[in-house]
Order: sequence, then C-alpha cells, then structure tokens
Amino acid sequence: MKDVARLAGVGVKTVSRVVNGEPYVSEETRDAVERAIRQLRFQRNASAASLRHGQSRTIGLIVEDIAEPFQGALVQAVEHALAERSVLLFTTTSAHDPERERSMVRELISRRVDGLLVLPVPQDHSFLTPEFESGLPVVFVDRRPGGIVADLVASDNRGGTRAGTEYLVSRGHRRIAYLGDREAIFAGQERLLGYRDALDAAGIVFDPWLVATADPGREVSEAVLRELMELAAPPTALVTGNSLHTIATLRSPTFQALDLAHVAFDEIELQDLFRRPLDVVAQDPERIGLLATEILLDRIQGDDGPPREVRVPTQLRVRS
Amino acid sequence: MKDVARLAGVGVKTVSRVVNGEPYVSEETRDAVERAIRQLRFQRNASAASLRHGQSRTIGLIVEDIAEPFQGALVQAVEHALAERSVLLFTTTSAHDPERERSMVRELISRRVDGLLVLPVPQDHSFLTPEFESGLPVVFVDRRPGGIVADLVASDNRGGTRAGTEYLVSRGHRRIAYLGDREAIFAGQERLLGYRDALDAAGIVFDPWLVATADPGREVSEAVLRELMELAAPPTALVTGNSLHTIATLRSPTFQALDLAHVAFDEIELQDLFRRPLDVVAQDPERIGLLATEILLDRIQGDDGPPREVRVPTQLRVRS
DNA sequence: TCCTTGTCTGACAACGATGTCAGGTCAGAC
DNA sequence: GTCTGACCTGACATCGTTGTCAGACAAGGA
Repeated sequence: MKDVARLAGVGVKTVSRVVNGEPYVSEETRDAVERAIRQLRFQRNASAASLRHGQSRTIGLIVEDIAEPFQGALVQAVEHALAERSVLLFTTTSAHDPERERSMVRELISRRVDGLLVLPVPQDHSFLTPEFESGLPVVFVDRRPGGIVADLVASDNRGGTRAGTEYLVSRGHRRIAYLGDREAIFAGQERLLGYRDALDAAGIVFDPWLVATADPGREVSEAVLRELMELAAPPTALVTGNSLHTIATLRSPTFQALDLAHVAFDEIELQDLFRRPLDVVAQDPERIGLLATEILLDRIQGDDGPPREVRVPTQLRVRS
Repeated sequence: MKDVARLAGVGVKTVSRVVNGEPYVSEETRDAVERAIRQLRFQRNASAASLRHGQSRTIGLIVEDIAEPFQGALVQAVEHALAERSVLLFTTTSAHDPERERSMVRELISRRVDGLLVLPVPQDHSFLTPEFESGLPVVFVDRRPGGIVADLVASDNRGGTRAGTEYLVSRGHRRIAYLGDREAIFAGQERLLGYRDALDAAGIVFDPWLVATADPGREVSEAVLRELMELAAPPTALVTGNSLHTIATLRSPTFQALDLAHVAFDEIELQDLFRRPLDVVAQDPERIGLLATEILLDRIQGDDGPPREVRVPTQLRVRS
C-alpha cells in the first residue's frame, strides 16, 4: 500500500480509502490510485486489516466428515451462502473425535474467525462457554450440543419419523419395527420419539421388542432383522433411523430375502437405481446450511437475541 | 499478550517465546507465563503473527462443488492431511464459473494463504501466472489448467479407460462404444485416448460411429444409446467416461432394456445395491488429495524444482 | 470580510505479534 | 581477577492496514 501510495503520489490513507470505497476521494485521485493498484498488482492484506479492526470476514465450520453426503451438501450450502457476501470459510473436520474438535476450535479462534458453525460431536460442549460469552457467535447444526445453550438449526427429526411411520400405518401396517441410533445421540432420541408419536396417534401399543437402537453396521442390521423375524408376531414394516442404518439394512441378506415395507430417514442418492424403490423421509441439508449461515451472519452483525432453535421440515417421498 | 506479560510480570517477548516454544526461557518463567495464559484464556492472534512473518499456516482450496462425491472425498482428504500439521483450509467453490474462480483466487490471496490447491474450471489460467511467479505455490488437481505450467496431481485417466476397455476386449467384445466428455475437457480427451489405446492394442479398428462425446444428461444418454443400437453393427459393450454419464446412462430406459456389457469410469457409491452389478474403473480421490497436499506443502517449504505431474493409478473393479 | 460547511488529504498511532539486539547473570577456564 | 560463552530477558522497531484528527481549500451566506 505504501508502494501504491508512492507511485500514485498520494498518502497511504488515501489508497486505503480507494481500496475500501470510502467517500471523499476526488475523481482524479481515485483514478490515479486505481492505476497504481493495477500496475503493481496490489492486493490488500486482509490479515493486517483484520488485525486493525477485529473482523476477519472469515467463519469456521466444523463437521465430522466432508465426504459423507449429508455433510458434504451442508458444507456446499454454507460455502454458497457465504460466497456472495465475500466471507471465506475455514472447513475443518472433527472426525468424530471430541479432542480433535476442541483443537479445531482452538485453531479457528486463533485465526480470529468472526463466527463458528459446528456440527457437534456428541459430548459436552461447555468448554465453548467462555468463548461464547465473550461474544464469539456460534451456531450449532444438526445436533444439540451438550452443556451449552446456543442457536441450533436441525431437521425436524421427530416430525420426520412420525410422518414416515404414519405413512406405514396408513398402508395398514400395525407391526412396525424401528432400527436407529442409540438414544444418547440427539437425533436418535428425537426420531424414536417421532416413531412413538405415530404409534400413539394410531392407537398402536408400543412394543419394545420391535425397537433396536445401536451403532450402525451390516452385521448389526442382519442380527436385528433375524431377531425381529423370529418374534411370535414379526413386523411387517421397518423404519430405519439414519442413512447408515438404511444402507446396512439394504445390504443385509435377511432383509433382501424379505419383503418388508420400509421407510428410511434421510435421502439416499441414486436410490432410483436400486433393486427396490426406496421410500424416504428426506432432509434438506441445503436449507439447513443456508439458515445456519444466515443466523450466524445475523449474530455477527450484532443480533444478541435469545438463542434460536430452527427446525427444517423433512419431506416424505413415497416411491414404492 | 501484553496482558499475559503484565500478569506474569515478564516482557511480552518472553510470553511470545513461551507461546512458540522457543528455547532460553527458565523453568520458573515458563510456568508463570503458562499460568497467566490459562488464567486469561489467552489465544495467540494468528493474524498478527501472520502479518509479522508472512506465513499464515493456511491454504486455499478451490473446487467446483463440494457435494459432488469425488470432490467431497478430495476435500476431506486434503483437510485430513492438513489437520495433523495444524494448517487450516479455506474451502471455496467455483461453481463451474471461471469468473467466480478468479474472484475466489483474489479472496484467498488477500487472506495471504501460503498456497493454493485448485481443481480448475476448464479455461485459460494464465491470469495466475503473476502470482505463481511471485512465489505463491499452486498445485492443480484432477485437471491440467490452460495457459500455465504448474504442478498437477490427477488420475491416470488414459490408463484407466485403457484397462476398462481391455477388460471388455478380454471378455470377447469387439464392438465397444464409448460415451464421455467432450475432448475439450482435459479428462475427456485423456480417457478417450485410453479407449483407443485398448482398441489399438487388440487390433480392433476404431469406429467413430461408436464414440459419442457430449455434456452428460439423461436425454443425451438415451439418444446416444438409441442411435448406437440402430447401427448396422450395434455395440455389445459400453464404456462411460465419467460418473455423470454413467448415472445418466444407467437411468436411460433404452440402456435398462438392453443387456450391454458396461464399464464405468469413476466409482459409484452404493452400486452394490443397484439392479445390476457395475464394473468400474475407480479413482482414488483420497490419494489425489493427499499427494496434492504434500506437494503443496513441499512447495511452501521452499521446494522450487521443475513442475511435477503425478498420476494416481486407477483400479479396475470387476463385479459382474 | 469573515464565518460556516462540505470536501479532500495525509501524518500519526494503534492493532498483536515477533525479529533484532543489547544487556545482564553465572559457571567455568585461564 | 579477568575472560569467555551459554543462558536468560526485555526494549524497540516493524509487518500492512485503518481510525482519528487536524489542516487545506473552495463555495456559499451573513
């Protein structure tokens, strides 16, 4: 900037004014400065500007795994929402590891991000409280963090499984099984509640033998299905509570041999090419990402209202 | 840092030494400083450090679309490779738009990234030459950029389609069709060459009627297949040159009605759940991302050897 | 004429960290 | 006692930018 100023024959502050589009610069001066900028290929140093006035026009995002379809779509949506506002995105991953998540938070804070978007690892997040209280805007995505009250944007998990289960009920099913995440996991708990809501509404007595909660896996699905089918009154329909369970189940030989009605929570890409059409409760990662970004940017602008919780509707997609 | 120094009763420089783990600090001083750091929850300001010594421990990545599986896996791999080295990643997308790509480059440079990883939009990239010559390390990924010679990490496209086509030949096919990207696209050109290599090696005369290059789309695949099957000597096998063509083809009714042997370039997730098993030439986005990151970090360390071109092997996966 | 107002400009300090440098202490060698 | 070298420490300038402030000038009004 000093060089530009010298070449244009003006003071550095005037160059700064031109670069930032501030008023009170004469036409000729502006031209001269812009010429000098082009000639020297000057690029404003954002670190220095950030140092001076405390805003970096940068936000940090922590997810678990970018390659996972839902999270990839989320990152894409956030990036898309930010790009128009010339805010840059630090993308980091926790790899499901609380310790790594914490260290990423540290890295991001040391880079002085203006705000944080976190898809939290299931654990206590009260370690964020000091930052949070010192004014760093944090918006959580997809899961409610433990030990801290903050903005949250997530799918309407409960309404989603409820709608999916009700669809099965409407097709005449009374013995509907549920395979999903453990209840310790935020979404797992909510989705199971939605399943029960639908049963209650239909006057179907909840049968704990029809519910399995576990970490997803092919062997898990296989074992669960075998047990289910050995019941005196085996289920005629199944709800899977997340995409990993869904995929594991679709892959399990017992399921493939059966002709269970099936509704899956979370869309599966390319399901139209599967052997059987798949009915799903689709989430909307684009909208989740967009809303979370907008709330975060509002917070950065200074919005300090009470924590908001936004639920993004799911969509039942029947294809069978 | 000033506050920490005051609290610990030492000079700021000593705090700096402790924070950066420099030698020549006595045990007691170090303890006192560390206590003060904890007490004040001090976080080093990376912008300021970056301003002072010119390195930001930050790199920029530009892809087209993070939600696309190959690119998502790539971003994940890069992030993974960087995390261990406490380098943070700016993730941005060009959305296939050259103008936006340029503006992202500008944003990244103004943030003083130490290096750039670019999956380039097909276009001339000579606008990067000034930055490049002024020492900003840039590594291109997946595609060779136009108008600039720089490091490149990409799949062995030619070898990949060659292997895929040779497999079809080995199964007795002589009339093998190819549907892929236009030759103007880097990978499209290379993959078509691999197809021809395999034909040449098998002594099969290249028949231009069996080759279609186009932008992918369901209608495109449908039309191409119809035309192919109306040939006097229709093909008995098909090679699709990228995943979009593959998916469009799998969805096209004509293809579904047929029983064409098929090899697809690029892995398709969950293909094991498809109606028919899919033989693919799999790329290795994890390895591409890792190698590109390592080369970039080498360049940042000062490696100024001639531009490198690294080809990552593909893997033929036969399932049918 | 003098004053006010609006416009335009640049000197200077400050943001928070670190490289440089000079100075101090202390043990051991001569 | 002096010297050397290793160790320890902090004052200060500096990185590039921008907020503050004061000064200069012109136009318009009293």
